Amino acid sequence: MTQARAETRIQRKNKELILEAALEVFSTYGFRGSTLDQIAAQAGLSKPNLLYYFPSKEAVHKELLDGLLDTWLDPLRAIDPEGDPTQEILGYMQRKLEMSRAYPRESRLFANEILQGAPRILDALKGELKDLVDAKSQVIKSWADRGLIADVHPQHLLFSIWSLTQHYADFEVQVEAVLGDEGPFDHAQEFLDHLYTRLLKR
Amino acid sequence: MTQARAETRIQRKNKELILEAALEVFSTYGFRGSTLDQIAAQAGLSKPNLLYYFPSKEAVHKELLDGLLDTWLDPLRAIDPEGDPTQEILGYMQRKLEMSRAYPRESRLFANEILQGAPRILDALKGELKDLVDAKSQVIKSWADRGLIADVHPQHLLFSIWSLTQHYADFEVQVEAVLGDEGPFDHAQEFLDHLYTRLLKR
DNA sequence: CGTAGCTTTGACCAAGCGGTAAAAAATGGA
DNA sequence: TCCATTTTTTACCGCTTGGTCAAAGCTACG
Repeated sequence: MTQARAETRIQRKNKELILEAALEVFSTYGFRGSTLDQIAAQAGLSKPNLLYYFPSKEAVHKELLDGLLDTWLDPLRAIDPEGDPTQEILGYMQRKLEMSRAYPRESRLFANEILQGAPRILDALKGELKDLVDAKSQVIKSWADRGLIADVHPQHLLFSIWSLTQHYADFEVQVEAVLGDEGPFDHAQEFLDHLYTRLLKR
Repeated sequence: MTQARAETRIQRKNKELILEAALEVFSTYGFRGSTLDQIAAQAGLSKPNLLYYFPSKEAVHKELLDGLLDTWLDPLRAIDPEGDPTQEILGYMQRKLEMSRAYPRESRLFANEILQGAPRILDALKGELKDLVDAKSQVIKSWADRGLIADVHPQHLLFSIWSLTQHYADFEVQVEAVLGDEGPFDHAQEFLDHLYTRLLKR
């Protein structure tokens, strides 16, 4: 039997340092465009030292993605079938927008992975994600059927929330180039509130 | 005086071949994640042969992006200040959606570039793109001021059209994973028509 | 047919890549 | 303080990268 030793302070600190650095680099350059030297430098470690904590570049990336998907889906899980339909959907959109504001790098890491064909996460998309979306789509459909909101295609409604909110993180450079660098999130919230209020009104 | 020689048939054919291959590769892996060997193989040429037609990897990428931005903005340019406001905006959205359907690789090439901080295209975003957006925003604002459409933030309206339409190209893998691979564009068109009709109605 | 100019190839290079091995250094508990 | 364990570093490996070069092969035109 191999006895799993407890994690050292140093281990915990350095693993955290590495994941933070890797998030910074992977979210900017994608998996293939990032190098271990870059990540190690960003973390203030040497490359062999980094590889002492993770067995490979792939392993670092995987650990980031695995941790991410769960957090990313939390706002969707929180939609309450018993709540007020319009408020539930608006609330979901607002939570997603807040995540784009607070965690733009995580959003871009995810976007990079999907853009490149989701090679390391496709199974989770077809499984975990699809199951959750199917369940919540049912909820939305039943709201529409009961006349509590307008009749909208549930999946495409969810797509719209994803794309509209994540756009402000993923395309941040473009948004700022066009707006001339005023913080766009306040107006975004206002615009999206207005949009979904109108879309869902019976 | 350097006399610019006319372009050979072979030159035209091979440059086209290379750009087509480069679009395929760059749009999937981003600039840093793509290799000249990959592109050359995709084009059916050897790497030195490719470098006979383009001076560097950078040059191939730049030529793709330069050609793209223009085409990409055409639908926005086509918005007619004299037309029916709702129809003009709906028409713009439909043209953009059609571009996502017909040219998903171009959309992903662009998305990759922006995601990575737009290092090779930022000037065009702050210049050409911003100028055009400013002009069209004025048009939209005047429509709203005259009460021809609902009062919406023009720039965020344009952002919404970009993100909602490009989502179906950029996140194609995810959309198909969730929907189970039925062609999503028909329902998308229906959903977006509905959304913008409601949003703009006075 | 000959040849000048265009095109393709194969051999090569220096730098960068992900990753390894082993020894040196630091740490911490008895 | 000692020493077993953990952590870091140095030196290195084989492979891939973007790019060069000179020679060979091909085309078109007089």
